[in-house]
Amino acid sequence: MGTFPFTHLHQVVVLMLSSRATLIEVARLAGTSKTSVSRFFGPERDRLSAALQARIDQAAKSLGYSPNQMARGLKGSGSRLLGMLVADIRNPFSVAIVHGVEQAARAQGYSLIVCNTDNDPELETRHLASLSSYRVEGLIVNAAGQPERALKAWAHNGIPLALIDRDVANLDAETIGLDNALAIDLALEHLMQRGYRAVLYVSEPPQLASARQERLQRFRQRVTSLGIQGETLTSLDDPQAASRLRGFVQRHRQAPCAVLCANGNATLAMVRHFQHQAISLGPVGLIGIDELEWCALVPPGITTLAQPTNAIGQAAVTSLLNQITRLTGPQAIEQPVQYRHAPTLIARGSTHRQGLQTNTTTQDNT
Amino acid sequence: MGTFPFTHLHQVVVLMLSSRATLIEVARLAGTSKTSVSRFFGPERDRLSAALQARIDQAAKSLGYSPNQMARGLKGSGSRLLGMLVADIRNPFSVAIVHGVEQAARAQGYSLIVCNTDNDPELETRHLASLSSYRVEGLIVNAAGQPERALKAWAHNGIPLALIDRDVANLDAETIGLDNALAIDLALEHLMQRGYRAVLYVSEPPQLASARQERLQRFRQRVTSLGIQGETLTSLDDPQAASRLRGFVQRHRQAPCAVLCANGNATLAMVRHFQHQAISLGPVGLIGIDELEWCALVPPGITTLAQPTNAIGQAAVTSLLNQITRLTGPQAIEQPVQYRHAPTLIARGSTHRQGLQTNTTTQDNT
DNA sequence: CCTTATCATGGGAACGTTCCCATTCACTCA
DNA sequence: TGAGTGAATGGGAACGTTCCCATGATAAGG
Repeated sequence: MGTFPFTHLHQVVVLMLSSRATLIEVARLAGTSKTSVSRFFGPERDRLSAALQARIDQAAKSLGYSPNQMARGLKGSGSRLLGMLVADIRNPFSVAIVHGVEQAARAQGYSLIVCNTDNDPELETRHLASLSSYRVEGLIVNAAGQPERALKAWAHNGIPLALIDRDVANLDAETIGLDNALAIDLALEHLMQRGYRAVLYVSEPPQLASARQERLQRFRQRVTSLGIQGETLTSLDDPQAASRLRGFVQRHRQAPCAVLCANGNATLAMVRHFQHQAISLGPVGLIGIDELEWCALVPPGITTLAQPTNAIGQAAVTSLLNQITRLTGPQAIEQPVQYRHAPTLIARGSTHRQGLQTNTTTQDNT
Repeated sequence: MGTFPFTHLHQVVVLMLSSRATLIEVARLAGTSKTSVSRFFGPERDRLSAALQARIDQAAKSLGYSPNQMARGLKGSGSRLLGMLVADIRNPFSVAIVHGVEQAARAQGYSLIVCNTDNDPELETRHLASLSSYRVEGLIVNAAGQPERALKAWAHNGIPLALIDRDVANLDAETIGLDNALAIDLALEHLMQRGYRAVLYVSEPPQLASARQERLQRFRQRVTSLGIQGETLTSLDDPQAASRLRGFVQRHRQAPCAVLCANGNATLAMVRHFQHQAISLGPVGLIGIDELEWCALVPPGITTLAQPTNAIGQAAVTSLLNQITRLTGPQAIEQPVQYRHAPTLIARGSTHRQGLQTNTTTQDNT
């Protein structure tokens, strides 16, 4: 200290210019070494005597010090950053997942960088590069669109990866999402119970997304085993979809029929078509996977299967953290990860053949 | 090189273990110095001869090198990171803003860390600390809820700040958002034109949010100057709101009346009440600020004033970047920032007194 | 032909941490 | 009493960059 007569002045200036205080400055003010201050802010705080802890605490507070994560990430311990790739951030389902992921990540002391790819593969590549350059310790991908070629390169980096809702061919990453088979089963069971005997299954093109394939396949399977009259429509493009719907309804004038939508987009499209073609909801049934804010508002209410988005997000983070500790060393206990999650049925008027207006909401979302 | 006989082997091992390649390794492989490689990846690439550029490019590619932002951020130039605080990420309006911000940030070479506070002040504080520790170069706040005390401390750090949609008292930060006065004017003008003569203004409590205050104040002002019969309701709490609505409609049996909702939440609540009380949309008018996905779906369609969310997000980023360059040095040219943004009217059946089913959509969203 | 400017390149000291090693000092135990 | 132990602390070398300052060349000017 004696060799540095302006120490105090220097600190004041630093404070005023608000160029953030450093570990060394805190150490100087507390009359100790940087090592001790570093320990104070890390997991080894207990190794310090109570007196020293108090001194450091006070010095840090008075300087407004907070550790620089950039520097932290550089030396040794990771960046404490998780990355997430989302195909369309304006899709409410994606947002709900992001919300779950963020909560779980925070609970584990991680921050999250969310990147929206807007279904653009080139943007996806750019985001991946950016995330990689920030040295995120893990990546969660919820890309409902294109096939991810860039992800393979990523996986080769050895950075933990968790996929939500879709597999990527030749990639041994963990996939977390809805229990698609169960969802279809629940939907069909509900429709049967309500007396519908013919079902039109509506989905976006299934080629690119494994979840869509699983749902479609299960539908085909069950339809035959349950003896339902099943039809499938795997495109939402307007002219075709509209006429298919019209034909389906016409054909089943005599027997009660219903539409089963594979996801929120399909539900949205179908509700529009019902309205344009003046088909009444209820007499012709409608049930959709994904619960959306407006489903209760469109009379007589749309029956849905809600995905447990928080649980899914949580599971993705857990999976990532397991992989991270697995890298560090196998001593840590792994949290169990649930890969297939059960949906919740929310029954409303759209699957009530008498066309009741009441919402028999069995809501139970966590 | 001669003193390091295992150089090549070392690199291979590094590559295999996928512990990321460094600047130095690239330099070694390209037979040059770290300075040159650094230049290659920075803004001084032109200073290198074509031959050297080619060699570095090849070496970097073959090692799969990408610069470590952590290290970059540590020395000199900033983190290239922007932070964003969102009060409720599941609010579609917030998401739309995030989307705009993210696009604009990316266009300027910045990445975005989005933090969801879930309207929890303590969480907000924690997020703020975390963002600060990552040394974000600027912060965008879209907190529709509590007053932000923690922000003042933040502002004292001298880190650029941009507020979306609400002022914070005693904080000289820039506020960006809707032109509230214009929005109210457009809404009232539309209602007048459609023949409504009494208007109930519905808003969440305005105490905490400056935007709500501005809208409410403008409504009161215009209502007297236009000679409309105006009433206001500043709570969405169910029993009270329901009876206020009932009373309002009853009272104006004779003259055509309408409800004006101050934001998406208010619109949602009012649509629910209309449905429960079997009030027909159209005969009793309904117009809301904020365009939501389902507004076209609820028959006969809800008339809204859409906020230009992309433009607002963009403006927030521009404002931040201006502040950042202002700190660096006043040589850079500032981009102009628009603080008040005009909404777009989307007219639908809910403001058609004859109760048409057609959606006279004047959509024009960018 | 010697100075001086310009260009292409490289060396080395930061940046703010963490973490592996000391070092000191007070005990305990034979 | 002297070795051994353990707890509390500090010194210094990384980590992967950037950036200031050399260092040689080559070119131009007198």
